[in-house]
Formats: sequence, C-alpha cells, structure tokens
Amino acid sequence: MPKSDFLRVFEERGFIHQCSDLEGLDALAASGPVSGYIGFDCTAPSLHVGSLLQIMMLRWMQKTGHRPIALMGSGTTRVGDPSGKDESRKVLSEADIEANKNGIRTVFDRFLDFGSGPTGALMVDNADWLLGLNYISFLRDVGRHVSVNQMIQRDSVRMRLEREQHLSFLEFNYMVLQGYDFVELARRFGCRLQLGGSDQWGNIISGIDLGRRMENVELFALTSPLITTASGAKMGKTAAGAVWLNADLVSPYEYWQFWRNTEDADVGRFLRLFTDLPLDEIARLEALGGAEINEAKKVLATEATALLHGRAAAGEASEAARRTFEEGTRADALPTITVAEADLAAGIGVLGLFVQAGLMSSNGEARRAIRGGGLRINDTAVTDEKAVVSAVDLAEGAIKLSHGRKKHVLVRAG
RNA sequence: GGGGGAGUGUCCCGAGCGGCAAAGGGGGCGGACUGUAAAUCCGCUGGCGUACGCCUUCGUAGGUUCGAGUCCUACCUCCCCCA
Repeated sequence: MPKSDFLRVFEERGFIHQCSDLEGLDALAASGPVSGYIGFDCTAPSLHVGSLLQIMMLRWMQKTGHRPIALMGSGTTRVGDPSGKDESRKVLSEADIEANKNGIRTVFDRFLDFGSGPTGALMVDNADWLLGLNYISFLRDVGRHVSVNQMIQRDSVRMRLEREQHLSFLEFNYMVLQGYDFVELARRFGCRLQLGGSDQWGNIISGIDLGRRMENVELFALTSPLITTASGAKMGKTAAGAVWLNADLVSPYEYWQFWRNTEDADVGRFLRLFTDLPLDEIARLEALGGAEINEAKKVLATEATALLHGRAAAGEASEAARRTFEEGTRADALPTITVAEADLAAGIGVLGLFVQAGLMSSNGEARRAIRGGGLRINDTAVTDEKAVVSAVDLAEGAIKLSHGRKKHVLVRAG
C-alpha cells in the first residue's frame, strides 16, 4: 500500500498501468511536492475525451499536493508521434498548430489551478526549446547520451524490427525529442515525473535514461491503462466524430449525453476515472442493479460535465435530459438552430432542414433516414421526403427535430 | 541503382474474367426489443434530383477501347530482396 496520498489515490482509482519505480516514486511523493507533466499533441483544435484521463491525472496530482505541468507539444507536433501508427499522417502547417494549441489550452483552466504556490499548475510549450535547436549541437550535447542499443530494445522499435517493418529515422527521433522534453522540464522546473497513456511508455522511458545520463537525476514514469469501453470500442468516438472537450464543438448537453449513454459495465470504472466523487459513494452507485444503474449514469454524466463545463451547465444539461427523456416534454436547453422567419414562413423542405440542423449530413442521408423511420418532427415520424416544414409547425415558438430516440434539435425563427 | 510486390467506395479491412456505384466484413447510424445499457434480429451506410435519371469515385497524369478499378505508358508513395 503506497504511503503517499498521490499514489494511493492513483491506485485506488485505477490510473496506474505501469510505473518505472513505484516505491521510489512513492517515497518521493511522500516527502514533498513533486512536479509531473504530461505532453499534449497539437494535432486538433481541441482535445477530446481520449485525453481526459490524462487531464484527470494532472488534476489528482494537484489535489494530492503536487505540481502538474501541462506541456503543449507544438514543437513535437511538427514531427508527429509515430507511436501506434502504421504510417505518418499529413504534416500540419505551423499556423494550424498554433491555432490548435490555443484551442487546447483553454480546457486546462477547468481542471487545474494555475496559482503561484508550490502546487500551482504550469503550462509550457516545447516549441520554446525545440525550435531553436541546432542539429550538430543537439547531437553533441544530447545525442551522445542517447543509447541506440537501448532504444532498439523498446517494444515499439523491436516489434517493427522483428516484423521487418519500416522504421524511419524521423520516427526514431520523435522518441529522442520527447525524451529531451523531459530533461528540459527537469532542468527548468525540477520536474521528476512524466505521466501518459500506456502507449507512451517507450517515449517516457527514453526520457528517464536521458535524464540519468545528462543530469544525473532520477526521473519517473507512470502510465495509465488504455481505456476502452466494456465492448472493446475505443473511447470517445461516435459517428459524428470525436467527443471534443471544447464547448463550441460539443455542447454541454451533448457531453452530458455522451456520459449518460455509458455501458452498464463501465459505470464504476468511469466514475473512478472521470469524476472526483469519493470511492465509497462510487461503490454504492456501482452496486445498483438492473435499471437502477441508470441513476449512477446520471450522476456520472452530471459530475463529468460539471468538471468540464461547470456545475450550472451540468445542471441544465441534466434537466434538459430529464424533460426530454423522462417527461417526454420539450426542453428549451436542447441544441438549437435559427432559421430566417421569412424562410420558415415560405416553408422549408424536411431534407434540407435536417441538414441545416446538423442532424443529417446530406439530403441523401436524410432521405434514407426517413425511409428507415429514423426522423421525427415534433415527435411525429416523418414519412414524406417531400414534406415542407413551415411556421404552422411551430409549437411554443420552436420545432423539434429528432434523429432516433436520442438526438434532438430545436428550430426557432429569427 | 537493380529485382519483386502493393496502393479500391476520404472510418478501417478487403474481393474485384473490360460493362461497376463496385462482393464481403468490421465500425457507425436507424428500427424492433429494453432501462437513453449490453446482447440479439432487421434496415441503411457516394452527391444532386419528385422521378425514367444525372454527376463524382478505385495513388496521379496520359493512352488503347463503344466502354477501364480491371489493359498499356510515365510518374508518385509504401513494403520486401539484392547492390
């Protein structure tokens, strides 16, 4: 049983997959505040649920008396992490990377306290030290300490070699750069720990080696398990795309719905990982059987949404869901679009309207959905593709469009 | 540099004698059943159009053909072997 609050909480909640030196880290954490970091790629304008686990780890670090560092990887994103990928993807422009970084960073304010004390969170960008590197100097200062012998022992590399698959020098170097990040953070902020997903193990370990050789400092690695749903699906992907964390991409209501639709078998695990609720409360919720487990799912949804979007928004989402699904009445907090009053007066074709509402991506899809009985207007199934929606359909100022049982959008004139 | 193999429906994998909007999976969405769950069964899974229909898709660009994913040429990318 770990002595430090930090590792005890991590263990109890299921954040630990692998650690380079559990006892050593435990002793370090028990002796005082530790700085630990996680790197985030800038490949998209927002993080998605897949990164939430990492963010929660930073959060718990802080809550247990340590200093979390969020590293924006705008430098390494210029190279691209090959881990777990068959081939490299398209290269992002520097402007895109910069824009992505700005989109991503806003989320952290919700989860971390960037105060100035010893446990105040930090946000840094590895572009600050990577972009200015000189190739020859880097080789002399850093490259001399990097052991290729050890690097080729790493799982990711060894597997490629054994299977005689191509491994480019570029891919090989990503590991070195990430390792160098760790050393740089150790130098600048006394950072001793790097956290990450289990796929990052090799990259993190190379940083530990580098730290020992260059700075003679002992660094630590702690990875989290890969989170899949009980049915084996990767987390956070839906047909509409990833479940983004930024509110302009996925509204609090939609975010709440995402969690509400958790599989039974995942509820307990997700409560531990993605909420702050105390463990005894989670144990109680998890024990609920049959349809009662739905209560636990609502708690999960509200707590997770509150963390990201605030308690008020979570409450609204919850209330909107209650009205929509339990009372069968309309909730004004549902996602809403506005159409010009004149257009509505003139009448709008159903197909186009569903596309405008974002529920359908093309007229053809809408047509097919209607044939399959999947679309409803004001809770009445649409049977005619040629139907026209107009102001007559307004009920209490809005028209409710539905795709399936779960997705609803309100249309208002304006 | 030489030799061999491969790139298919913009989610993935993957069939494809010259007539193909292109088999089959997986995934996803919808319907039924449920508890906004899972499992199961059924349907859908290029764009436009009310419609006979039109348009765009098989790495890229040309060519041969009434007609090309399918044949030819060049190029690009990837993989393997040899140098």
